[in-house]
Amino acid sequence: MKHQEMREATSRAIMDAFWSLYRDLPVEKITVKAICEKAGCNRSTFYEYYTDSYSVLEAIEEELLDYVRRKLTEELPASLARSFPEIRLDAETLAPLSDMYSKKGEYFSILTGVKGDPYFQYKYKQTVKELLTQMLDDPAKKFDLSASIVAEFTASALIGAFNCWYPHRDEYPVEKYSMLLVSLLTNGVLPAIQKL
Amino acid sequence: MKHQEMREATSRAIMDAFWSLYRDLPVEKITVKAICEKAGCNRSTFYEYYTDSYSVLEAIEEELLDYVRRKLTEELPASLARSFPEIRLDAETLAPLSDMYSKKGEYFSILTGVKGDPYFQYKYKQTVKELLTQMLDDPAKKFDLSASIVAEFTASALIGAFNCWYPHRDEYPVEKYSMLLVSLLTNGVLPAIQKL
DNA sequence: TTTTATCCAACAACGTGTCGTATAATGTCG
DNA sequence: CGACATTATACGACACGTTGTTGGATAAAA
Repeated sequence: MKHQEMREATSRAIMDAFWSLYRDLPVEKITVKAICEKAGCNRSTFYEYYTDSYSVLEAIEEELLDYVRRKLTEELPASLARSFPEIRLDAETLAPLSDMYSKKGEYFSILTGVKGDPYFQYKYKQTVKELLTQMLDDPAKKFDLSASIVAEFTASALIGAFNCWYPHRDEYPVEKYSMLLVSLLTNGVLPAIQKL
Repeated sequence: MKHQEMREATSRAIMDAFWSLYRDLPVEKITVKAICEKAGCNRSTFYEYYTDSYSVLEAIEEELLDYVRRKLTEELPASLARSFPEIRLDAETLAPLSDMYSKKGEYFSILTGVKGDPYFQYKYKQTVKELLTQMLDDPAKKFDLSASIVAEFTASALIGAFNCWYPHRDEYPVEKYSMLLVSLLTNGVLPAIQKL
């Protein structure tokens, strides 16, 4: 095996080992030793790749966020553009999102859950907010406080709703969930409550 | 000094020491040793009160949440009732909230910030959701998944928006903020974006 | 064969949590 | 009221586990 391949494989093994532990343990309980036992490498090798347990988490998060950025700032806007002239928030238009969640759902639900990482939430929200402000016609509005509040409102709401839905995704179909979200975004919360 | 007074004082000293460290350090970097040095007590004494650093954080959070619950489930509903018949979301009606944030703002901003505690966010959201579901006419809806999602959506949105607005509360009047929120809740996000 | 890079065993340092013990506060009886 | 017994609070010392590093062995690349 070539050096570069080997390095890739070891790094990946450490990431995977960390994640399998992170599923049921909070970060602070995950020791470098435990990661290495699972990854099948010496503990010293770990320090060739990462400085500590947290830097593994960060690497996982960055990888996920790259994926998210691609989905949210490339595929989704392209899909929305296809729904021109009006913005149709139907299943087809939102396909990039359902695709993202079906592939990476577990990562989101754990990272934004009760044992998750607030720093990830912050970075994730920033990404969502960037997308939202991109959709504004007037770029000057991006620095407007009202726009920031609306963006923060929306990003927080979307992330929270996902966390609530995701564990029940088998009994509550994604289409129904999407429609509920669309209704909440386009008509507001109060009408949705009355319709329940 | 009496036993009970002493116990109270030591416990408080440990909490304060922890918080002064937590201002600039993430939890995992806060050692029991450092807490005790600041609190001026022996490390063994620490374990008479708390099991580890995290349990100090939890105690601080619980104390704060007791305060939040009192504000949100007693003072705020009472204040809203006084604005009868219509719900006026003005500075006077929302006084319990601004009071809460002016007194405990630092706690919220740190606990819900990038180095904060996702578990606190969870408990805080639960409290807000309880308040929201209390306002529902039909108690049976409380156990409905759609209702849960809407509640989570709303609670997350409100907390996020508040955190975004609060640091700028001096330049952005509470009335304007309240009106924005009302618009977001009653008409949805999309109309609000177009209106910006 | 030389060079480069990955991998590993062993070491010292540190933080952790738990002992047994000393000291101070409270309760009880002469 | 004062001395002794009881309780509970604070502390020093210990054994243990984890950490991060260093120098050397092994295998791939030049």
